[in-house]
Amino acid sequence: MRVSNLFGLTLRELPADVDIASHQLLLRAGYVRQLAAGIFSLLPLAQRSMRKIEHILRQEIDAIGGQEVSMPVVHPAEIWQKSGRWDDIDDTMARFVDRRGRDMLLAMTHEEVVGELCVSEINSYRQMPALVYQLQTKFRDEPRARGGLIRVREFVMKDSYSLDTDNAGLHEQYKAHYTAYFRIGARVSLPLLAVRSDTGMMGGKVAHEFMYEAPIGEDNLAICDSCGYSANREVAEFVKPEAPGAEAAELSKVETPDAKTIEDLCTLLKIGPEGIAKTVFLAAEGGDGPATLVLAVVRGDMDVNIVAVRNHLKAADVRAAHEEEIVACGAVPGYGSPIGIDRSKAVVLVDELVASSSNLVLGANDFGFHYLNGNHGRDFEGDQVLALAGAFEGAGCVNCGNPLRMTRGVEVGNIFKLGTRYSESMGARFTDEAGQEQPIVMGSYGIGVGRLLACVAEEHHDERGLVLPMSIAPFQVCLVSLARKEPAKEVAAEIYQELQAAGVEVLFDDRDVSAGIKMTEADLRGIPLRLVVSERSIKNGGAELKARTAADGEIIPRDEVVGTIQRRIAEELDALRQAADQSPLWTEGDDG
RNA sequence: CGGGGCGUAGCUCAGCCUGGUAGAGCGCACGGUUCGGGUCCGUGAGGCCGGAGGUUCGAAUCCUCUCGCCCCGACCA
Repeated sequence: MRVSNLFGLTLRELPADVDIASHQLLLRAGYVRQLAAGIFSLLPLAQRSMRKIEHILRQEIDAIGGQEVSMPVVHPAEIWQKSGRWDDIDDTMARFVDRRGRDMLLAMTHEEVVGELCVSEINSYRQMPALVYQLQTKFRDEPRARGGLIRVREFVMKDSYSLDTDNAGLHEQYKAHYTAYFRIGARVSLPLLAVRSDTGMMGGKVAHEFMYEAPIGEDNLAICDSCGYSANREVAEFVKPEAPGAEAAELSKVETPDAKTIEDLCTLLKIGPEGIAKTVFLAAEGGDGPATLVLAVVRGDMDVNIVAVRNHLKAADVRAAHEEEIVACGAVPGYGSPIGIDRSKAVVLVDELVASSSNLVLGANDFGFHYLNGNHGRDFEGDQVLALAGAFEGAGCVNCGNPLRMTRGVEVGNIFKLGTRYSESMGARFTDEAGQEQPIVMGSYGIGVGRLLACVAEEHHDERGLVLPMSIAPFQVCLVSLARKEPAKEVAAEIYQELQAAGVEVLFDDRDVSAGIKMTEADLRGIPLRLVVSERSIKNGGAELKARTAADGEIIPRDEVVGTIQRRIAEELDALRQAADQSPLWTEGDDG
């Protein structure tokens, strides 16, 4: 490809409202353009990179037995009604009515279609294990898209679906994906971390997310650097500190004007946040009825883990309660607690540490007042005592007791053991060896292709632009001609022909613009190798080859140019493959 | 969905408070200049000031509504 023909411009200046490095660079370098919130066009550079990523994904999933299929983006509502998700999922699902009045939707994921295919294609245990996958568009109308390609509404996902006769078979495919995902990360030079995760709306029991650790990440992760325990904060376990034992003192009500926050209370009462029981008002939704008010009580120095609440209550959704909902049970916002509220109108969940602590400060449900010396079991009682608090920096690792580190990550991929969640609802059954009908045991495994590219851009860039790995760069080498006249111009054109003939993916900057522009743009685009041909380079003996990551280039003799470049490309690709071969194997318990 | 911000030329922005003939830089076209890190000079094209309504002799500017985009939070199969 000649730069003079390349569709898509580089930008000198950025749209003002872009603040993530990967997004800035992908825009500036002419990879992507935004059409609407969370909806992007891929220009040729990005499309070429995406094709390469997709190729790697195909190779790795094929290697664990995958067969590629392609399932529709538009689904009839019926199959989602069958699985139950038509009603469970909120406006994140884009729905429409076709001309015949039939309810339709845009696919968010494809478990339902796989289920339908199983009904029609799988009859016998002899047909399993099986693994199908696709690279297909998903649409999720997120309430808020952000971060450029990191969180979008329309995106291509590699999604695979394993089909097995039993849990042991599922576990084998789960393990295979676990390693394949690390291999994929290695091949695109993106460090990944597998963390235990919530199963959320996907259902099922066991799940891991593959995270790229980065400050721009939207997920909070708890990592133990000592033993390797890692989990999404939503499901992270940790060892609670011991509650200081103390004789229960008498409950007393004190005036605490303008002390609506934990911080205010600490200052006013001269205590630490660990002496306070914090009550968080939540609303659990699910089904058609009104939301259930939930009082979640944790110690003042900790946060409520919303996912723990959702999972405990089996609610479809848990959100912060509105003021009217709080007042309805007799509680006073800012001075709230379970003491004295109408218990018939609320569910009270208490963290186990609060339950074992004594003499805590709680809201008095009276404007401007708190109680001192509140004790669980005497002054208030939860409908349920459970692990409600989310992990925090320095909390004890549940495995080894060492302090956990909290960090942020971008979820690049995930793997779920679905079990029979979909096969049962969709009626996807097979006949086993004993002639009995059984539900198929499923797993589902996703990787966001565009998000992967964005993460690689985030990981690999410098002040001059992108620095893409050889495996997914849109071109392997950028041939920059700084030749002003013949014969140097002809030499550049010849080298371009030779590289192309040798199968090298080369971007030829043949434009009649200043050297500075060509160099700056070559750096910005992040192409791994740069070959400069000019009067000067020819006088010096050939062409100058420089890696994007190197400070200086070297002169390559004219007749060794193609061979040298081919060798460099092969070396870099080999290094990435070798890194992939070092990928971790599953080490956790056999049942996950 | 709650809070905040922004919509003016292809891009980045000024002008708005205090209403009176729509601006700059970059990019683009043309001419010259320069030639190994976004050269320099000149000429030119390019805008229904997001949309609708209102106030006014007169609206980019003031008011109302609306649409879009961004950020924080909530949410996220």
